Amino acid sequence: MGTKERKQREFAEREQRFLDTARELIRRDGLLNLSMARIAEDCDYAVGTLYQHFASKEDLLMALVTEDVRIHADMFERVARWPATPRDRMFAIGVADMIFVRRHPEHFRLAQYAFTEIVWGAASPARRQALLEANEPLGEIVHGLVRDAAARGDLALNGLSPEEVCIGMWSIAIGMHNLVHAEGVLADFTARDPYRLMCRHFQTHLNGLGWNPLFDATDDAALDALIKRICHEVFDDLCSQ
Amino acid sequence: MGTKERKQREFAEREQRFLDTARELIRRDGLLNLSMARIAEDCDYAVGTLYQHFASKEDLLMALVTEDVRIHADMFERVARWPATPRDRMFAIGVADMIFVRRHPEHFRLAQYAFTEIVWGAASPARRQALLEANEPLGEIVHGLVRDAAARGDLALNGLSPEEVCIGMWSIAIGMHNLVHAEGVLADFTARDPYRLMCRHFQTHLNGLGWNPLFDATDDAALDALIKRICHEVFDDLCSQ
DNA sequence: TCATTTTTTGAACCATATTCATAATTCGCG
DNA sequence: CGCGAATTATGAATATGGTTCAAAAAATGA
Repeated sequence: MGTKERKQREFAEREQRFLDTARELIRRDGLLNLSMARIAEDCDYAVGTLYQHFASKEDLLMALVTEDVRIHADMFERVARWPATPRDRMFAIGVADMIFVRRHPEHFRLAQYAFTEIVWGAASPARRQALLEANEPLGEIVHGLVRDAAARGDLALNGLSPEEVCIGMWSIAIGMHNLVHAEGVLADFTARDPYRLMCRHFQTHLNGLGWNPLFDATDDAALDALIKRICHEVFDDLCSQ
Repeated sequence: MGTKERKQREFAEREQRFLDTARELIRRDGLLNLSMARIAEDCDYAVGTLYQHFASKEDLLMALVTEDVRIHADMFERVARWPATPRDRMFAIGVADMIFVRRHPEHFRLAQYAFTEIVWGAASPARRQALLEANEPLGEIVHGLVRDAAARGDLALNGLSPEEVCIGMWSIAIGMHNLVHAEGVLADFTARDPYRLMCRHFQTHLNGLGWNPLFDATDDAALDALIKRICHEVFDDLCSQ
């Protein structure tokens, strides 16, 4: 009796189709113009059918963000498995972020919107839960890196929990995404790639924490070499440049 | 002929009334439930009159954010005038941020929403312009601190522009605001005040930049003393605790 | 005082998210 | 197969709330 399974699979496939179509519409016409009717129409289904999958428009958006976060988490998993010092792996987390955002330019906008009071409040509890759960491994992996470093004696926690240590780097990454995406704010401060600058600040911050081995953040060539090495050894298939 | 002036003043007063009422409604019922009709009704005006002041709802929200940013900028001005080392003044910028957010708990949510593609795209160019202009002094002051430090030899730029140096700290602040406001994400990582942690990471980052005189970020007592001193010397009237 | 201009008004309009009664389809079983 | 029950899909109708604009009211000034 594979009927049940088949129906479930078809249902999941249709949901994926809705999500893919929504993504395409956002890419083409912007988040601003996304309409539920249009998604349904483009998939040749009635709006009511769309609502069998998503409790609301916010629900659908949150599902999109969750998809992205899972991909993001996969990248972090790779970093966790990469055989290198905790410091280099922590830096690789920053590089992962940089690559992820390049490959998913719409993600940050969407995520920013999703965590807005308005959208968060209007999504279904189940989706919220799913998003938080998808996020969990991200934190878990990074915290693990800090614990590894502390265990090896590379890093003194100095009274902070591993989570508290991470929050500094986490802020740098999220803050940079904000700045990059806030229209007109970053303006022309940075001729060079802002994410490369983020990587440099990452190193600066790790040095400030006294995380060994220290890295000369002012050595542009060394920084570029390390980034390139990480691209090659960890994200070979994802780095076009 | 003071008639013209009087009318202008009354128009400005009414606009302020609309803004204050909107703020109150947001505080009470949340951004989610803010409606233009309700704002007008609470001020005993017709919706059409409200639209004489604001081209759209987004326009009004952007005006609210701009008001907040001006207050924020005033705090930064105080820091700029504070007679202390550039390093301490740079740190005081972080403290200003902390105090500002405590006093304007709704601001960050609003600002986050305002810089969202959706809202930014739907506001009138004039309001966007005003918001960017209100933001300008913030950047200007912070960049000035970096230039001062570089001029005194406290800080080596190492090939970065003052703006690029600032972006690290700026990211930390904005990222922390994001984390604090993203429902459920920060969870229970930090028993202590997250903004105090931000201050600590600020010092860590400044140390990482090699910004003299270095500060022992692990010395909790010294950190609290410095924060208290800044509250006292710079923001005496704004610090209740 | 009254014609003209400016301002205010709020009902009508419009765009979309969401619902739900009805229709179509699928399922289980004799 | 056939048929009644259960499930699923449909899309017109509803609900909400931002926005407009023709008409009314108020202000101006000669």
